[in-house]
Amino acid sequence: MDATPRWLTPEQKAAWDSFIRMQEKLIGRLSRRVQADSRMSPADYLVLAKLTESGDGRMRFMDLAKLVEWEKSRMSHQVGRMVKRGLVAKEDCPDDGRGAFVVATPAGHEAIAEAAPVHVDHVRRLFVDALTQDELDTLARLSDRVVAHMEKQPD
Amino acid sequence: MDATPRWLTPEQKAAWDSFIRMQEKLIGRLSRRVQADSRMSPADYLVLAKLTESGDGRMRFMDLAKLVEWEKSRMSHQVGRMVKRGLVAKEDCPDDGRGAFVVATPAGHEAIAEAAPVHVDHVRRLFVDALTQDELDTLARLSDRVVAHMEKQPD
DNA sequence: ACCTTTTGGTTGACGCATCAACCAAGCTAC
DNA sequence: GTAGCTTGGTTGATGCGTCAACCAAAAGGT
Repeated sequence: MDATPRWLTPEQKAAWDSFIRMQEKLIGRLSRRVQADSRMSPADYLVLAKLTESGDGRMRFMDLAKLVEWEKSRMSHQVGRMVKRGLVAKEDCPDDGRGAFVVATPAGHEAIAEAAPVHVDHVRRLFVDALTQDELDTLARLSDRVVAHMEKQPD
Repeated sequence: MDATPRWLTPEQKAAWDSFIRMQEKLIGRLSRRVQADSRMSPADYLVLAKLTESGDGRMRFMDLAKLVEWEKSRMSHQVGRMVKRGLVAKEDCPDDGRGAFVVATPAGHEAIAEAAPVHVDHVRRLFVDALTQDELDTLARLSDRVVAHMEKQPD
């Protein structure tokens, strides 16, 4: 016989389906909102947020990639597009010949400053307000557990 | 003064960050796995699953779109790609001149039959096994609440 | 009958994510 | 010093999701 059953139990499947549905609806709606309100993609938002949070709005390419847990290719494409839109600039790194810094431009700072409160409002409206603080804590705990569990798993 | 505070409380932000992180890691990993194991995208998987679950592997285009909560454009592109890969076919509908059916081809049936158990294993391994059934139930309840709350919200 | 709206579906352009291949600079060890 | 690995980063192809515009058939109203 199989080491693991072939299918999920009905209760397990119900939980999975509920979670997936919520997640898709929430993320979808949120990213359409951020796009509509600010002409930025969620990726733009994330990158600018991390960049400006961290002191002087200037970070090593790979540090940034690790911070948001992206692979370098994704970051490279993303930064490329953002450069084209004037949100960030690249500077090369004096101590490492191959390295690069990513720097938020004034336009980038402006964009994130304008977008952040609106984004937070949507997060609150769609997600935070749906649950009590206790429930939010519970959800955070469960999320952390899932992440910890995944990190132990191969791939 | 503002009706709503400009930022989230630290506890709210912590919950949001945990959830987002988990969600991204989980969905990302899962969709890379399904792609690697079965040469299908998660979208392919979903469409074929719904199509073959529902009786004879044949469904009206819009019914299918509503079932998975996609807009028609997305479904149209998706079905187009799947036709090209031989997973489904389109047939026109006799009673409605503009309508179309989407039908799973034999190759489509085969593909989903092969992919489903592997997919379920990954869901179990990465998600279900991380939590107890009680916790899964809790998560499902909270997810449903968030969805219900979103459905009351504009946009 | 005619006109309008709704429904069913396609299309094209664009931005984003992934994969694989690649290149150059630095590091290690011999 | 030089061979080989690792790290930092780019590039191009391909598939996916969104938006907006569009078309045709079907309903509904008068």
